[in-house]
Amino acid sequence: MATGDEILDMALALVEAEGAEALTMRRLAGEVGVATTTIYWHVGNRDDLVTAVVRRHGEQMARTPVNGDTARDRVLDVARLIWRTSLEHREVTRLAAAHGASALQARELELAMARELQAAGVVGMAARDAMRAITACVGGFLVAALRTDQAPEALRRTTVLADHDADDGDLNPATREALAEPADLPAVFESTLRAVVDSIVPADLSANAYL
Amino acid sequence: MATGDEILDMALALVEAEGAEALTMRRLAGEVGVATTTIYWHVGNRDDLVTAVVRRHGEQMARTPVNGDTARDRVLDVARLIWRTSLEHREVTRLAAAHGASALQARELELAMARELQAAGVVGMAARDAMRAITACVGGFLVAALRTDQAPEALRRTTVLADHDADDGDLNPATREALAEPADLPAVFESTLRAVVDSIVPADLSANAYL
DNA sequence: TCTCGTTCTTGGACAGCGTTACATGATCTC
DNA sequence: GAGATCATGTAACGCTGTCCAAGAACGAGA
Repeated sequence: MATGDEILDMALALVEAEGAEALTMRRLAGEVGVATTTIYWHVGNRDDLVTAVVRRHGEQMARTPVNGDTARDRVLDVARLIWRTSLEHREVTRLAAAHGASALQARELELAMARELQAAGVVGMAARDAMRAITACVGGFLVAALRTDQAPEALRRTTVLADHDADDGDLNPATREALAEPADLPAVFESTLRAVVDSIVPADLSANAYL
Repeated sequence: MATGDEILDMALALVEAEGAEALTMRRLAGEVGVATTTIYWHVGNRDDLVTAVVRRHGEQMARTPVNGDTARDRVLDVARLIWRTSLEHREVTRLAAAHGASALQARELELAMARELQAAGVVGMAARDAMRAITACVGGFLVAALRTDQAPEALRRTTVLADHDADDGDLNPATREALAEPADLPAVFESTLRAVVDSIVPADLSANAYL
């Protein structure tokens, strides 16, 4: 007797333990100790399965409290929270990204961001655009971070940009050398995030955010 | 007699015409009019195939000249160029993203960006970090844009954030309504890009960029 | 207790995928 | 013409998601 919840828990555990690619219908069925078709009966399609797994994980992700004194700081903190928890559960993040369900994974945290933006005085379409901007940046950095530890070496940015043909002779040697080494992605993320948030929630407004 | 170049051309055409998912070994072989194993002989693995296709397309992508009066404007323009051409060839972009080869797709344009940054006085590790920041943002917006026209409606951000349970009662009605409608992504991209580039190449420096 | 109907589970199949071992034909070289 | 290299084809292996028809468990009514 396997319930749908048990199957989803097992699927989530399987993904976290052995990677997004390990989540196949047969493999999951074997892990639960049941026939493949039972998964279909309880959960449905593979699309349904992945969607349910990502949603479940997204709800668990939102349990961390948000820190920060000003509303602007709290907006920043929610963004960092998405970044950090997505990296901590990178296999689920990878699964969600491959499935086009990143919005579902971060749903609760994005709603938290909407509330903080509102506290900072950003509402309506401005809030929507702000969230799109911030989440797009976070997502872009996540893709970059996850690619680094997954893609074969030949496809990494450091390799791709370093193996210079003749034509980039007009490139500064220091730059060329720097491009061959990986950046401190968390640091670049932090400063970029600040730039983006600054353009949306100016620092001088955040002082009286709760007025 | 099928050469490797012919196969790659056909693969590229197939992807652009029928989507990234249509690029299977058998399908491509049938399109070229040849047995599946011939693809392996000429191009190699499927990984090799996709890599070669993306690289070829990336080289074609870099033929558009860069516009702008100041070096800073030209940096902005290269970023827009990546954005625009990636959207125009969205199926190739999707293929590259799924394969983790986005860096390869944009290689030439990223090198162009490195040259423009150099003209703006940004070199070495600063240039590398600047490029990481800009490309991460462009990539994030691209992922968002491509997801919009591909993912099933139930996974779209508008749907995900709109179907509100009880718990978001403290959210402004105007905000909640705005979240249910798609943003003007190109416009949000443009303003976010400006914010990021401003934080790297200040506008007042760009005036004497070529000194 | 027997039976009926619903819920749940199963084994076996199908088509498609990437990939490979092996055999065959074509072409060029000595 | 013999042999080596290049180029292609046939057929299979193991994997994937998915579905169909048949069986097992189970709760309720007669």
